[in-house]
Amino acid sequence: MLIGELAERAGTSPRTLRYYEEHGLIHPSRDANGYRQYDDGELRVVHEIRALLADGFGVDDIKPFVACLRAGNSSGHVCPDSAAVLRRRLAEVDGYLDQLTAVRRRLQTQLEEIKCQMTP
Amino acid sequence: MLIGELAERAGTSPRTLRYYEEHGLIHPSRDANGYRQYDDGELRVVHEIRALLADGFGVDDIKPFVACLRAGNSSGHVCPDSAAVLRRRLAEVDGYLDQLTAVRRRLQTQLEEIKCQMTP
DNA sequence: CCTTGCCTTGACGCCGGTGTCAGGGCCTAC
DNA sequence: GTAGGCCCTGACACCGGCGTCAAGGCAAGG
Repeated sequence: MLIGELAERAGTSPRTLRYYEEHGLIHPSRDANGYRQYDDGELRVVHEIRALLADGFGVDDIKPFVACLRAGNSSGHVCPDSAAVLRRRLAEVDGYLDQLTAVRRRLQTQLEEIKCQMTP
Repeated sequence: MLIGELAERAGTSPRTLRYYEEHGLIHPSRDANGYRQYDDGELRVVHEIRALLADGFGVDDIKPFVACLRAGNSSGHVCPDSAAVLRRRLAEVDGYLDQLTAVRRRLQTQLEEIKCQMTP
């Protein structure tokens, strides 16, 4: 499978797949003419990558998940390294949630102050 | 008051104050030698700007708040334009909260799957 | 042969608030 | 006169995932 086909099947672009490769997430072989050649299993990997990116992981965080998948596991997050990244990201998300919640509270307070001033 | 003094009093840097000016948030006068001259009221304005930035507003969003303050209001968010921006930002924050909450749920689910596999 | 359509590498752009460096002017104190 | 500390403008760097353009190779069909 060439890069264009994999990109289309994964719902993304060739540029994006080359970017993943550049960052060590996928390692396609090459045809005699230099074209990247992907086997069907890579589709699964790319889907995993994109799911993790959508959950806010960075490309470097994703490496252990891909390695875990390639090691034959049914999902990429059952390995110790992946689990560590998962826990780190969970803590990070919790931090963001706290910050956003605080912001939300301030915004709401300010909006209520306005309403009070409208009927003094 | 020169830019360095205002920066220090506001807990920021001259570079940052010039950036705010470049984006229309503050309009200092100039000394004969070209130095920016700030009066004491600007300290309040800069504090307002920084509080709004910390709550995730962009510099363009902040303009109505500054205008509101300059119009003599006790706080920058009591004017209709500011209130509109506040509501927009609140909706945005709610959106982010929803997304982050969904991500958090997925992360937790995956971590629990791991625990289950550890004691099969 | 020529077009078309895929592929290749390389490189810049984006976004946004700020740090930081370059190159130069003003002012005060010694 | 000169050293030091403030000020000025202008411009590049950052971060990260990807769009997009450039310039060119390869394959197949007319």
